[in-house]
Amino acid sequence: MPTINTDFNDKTIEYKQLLNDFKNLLKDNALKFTIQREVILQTLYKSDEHLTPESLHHLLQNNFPDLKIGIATVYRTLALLEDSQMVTSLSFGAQGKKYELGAKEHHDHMICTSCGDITEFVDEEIEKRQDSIAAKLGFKISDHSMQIYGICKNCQK
Amino acid sequence: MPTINTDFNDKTIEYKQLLNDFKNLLKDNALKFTIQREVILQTLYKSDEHLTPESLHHLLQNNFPDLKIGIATVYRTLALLEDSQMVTSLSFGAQGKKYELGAKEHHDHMICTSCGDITEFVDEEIEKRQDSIAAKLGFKISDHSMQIYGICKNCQK
DNA sequence: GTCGCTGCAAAGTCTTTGCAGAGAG
DNA sequence: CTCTCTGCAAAGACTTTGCAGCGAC
Repeated sequence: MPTINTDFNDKTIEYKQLLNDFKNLLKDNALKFTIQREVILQTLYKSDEHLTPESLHHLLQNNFPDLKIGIATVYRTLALLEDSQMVTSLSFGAQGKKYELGAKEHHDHMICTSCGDITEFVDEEIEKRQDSIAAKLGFKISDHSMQIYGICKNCQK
Repeated sequence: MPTINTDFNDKTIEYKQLLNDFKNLLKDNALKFTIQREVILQTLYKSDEHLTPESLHHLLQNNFPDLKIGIATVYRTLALLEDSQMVTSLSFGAQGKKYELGAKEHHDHMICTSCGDITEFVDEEIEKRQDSIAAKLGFKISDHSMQIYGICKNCQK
């Protein structure tokens, strides 16, 4: 039985729910709940960023040095989580994918090409339009990403 | 001096303009106009699809078997064209990038994470909203990109 | 002629797979 | 106990790089 210290603050309940979903997913597919899978889920949960398999692996090595989790396990677990729609992967310009928990709140980015500052935003109207365009084409959205590039207020001075 | 048969139909003028831009780009950077670079540009121009380096290479081998263009040249030329903003690359779910000529009319992409198929679309409403969000934040837009990821109609079956 | 370009093959990256031992159920 | 998981290392897939000869300018 895998056991790790899960000393979260106020978010503990949310995480427990997530963990429970994961356990059910595993049970339903006759898969095993291992400590490696648990810490990977937990690390994804704790991270505010989109993680590459490599950066996730580094986090795991730093935070759980005793487990000696292999990169292959990271890839295998991410593939499992993605298949089960628990995480979403995004490909940005560079090579490789980035992963994030599917449960997180969505937002888009406005990026200043002068100072590099990034502003997050959400626009309900755009979200609605996206859904309706997708629906029209019979497309089932799993995620989207939008970046607006330009010069921010400060840099225009 | 590179020379290939450019027997287009009504689009010849548009292509000549593009080719001219390319030649100027090369000249400005003291780079050379080679037949390999010309046929790569032409093949991208003729193609209606988003091409991977590999699929582009196949097209080149079929259409210009005498040139024996190497895959390395394809990669190098695509990198050159992308740096110069003449082509745009997209990363989708699977591994690898797909390229398209940047000169084409602006559009966004809807990408199937199952089969990799890409549908282009433009929505005036979204474009307007982007402008208005940016204006509200005092942000001066230079460019934007938007990708919607999901499962296409076919792959849902 | 000069110096960048090309094809080839070798070297890098990133990701997946085979396998024998470890461990969850 | 059984059968999946894991870490390791080897194998794959995709991309980049080094080099000697070729070719645009």
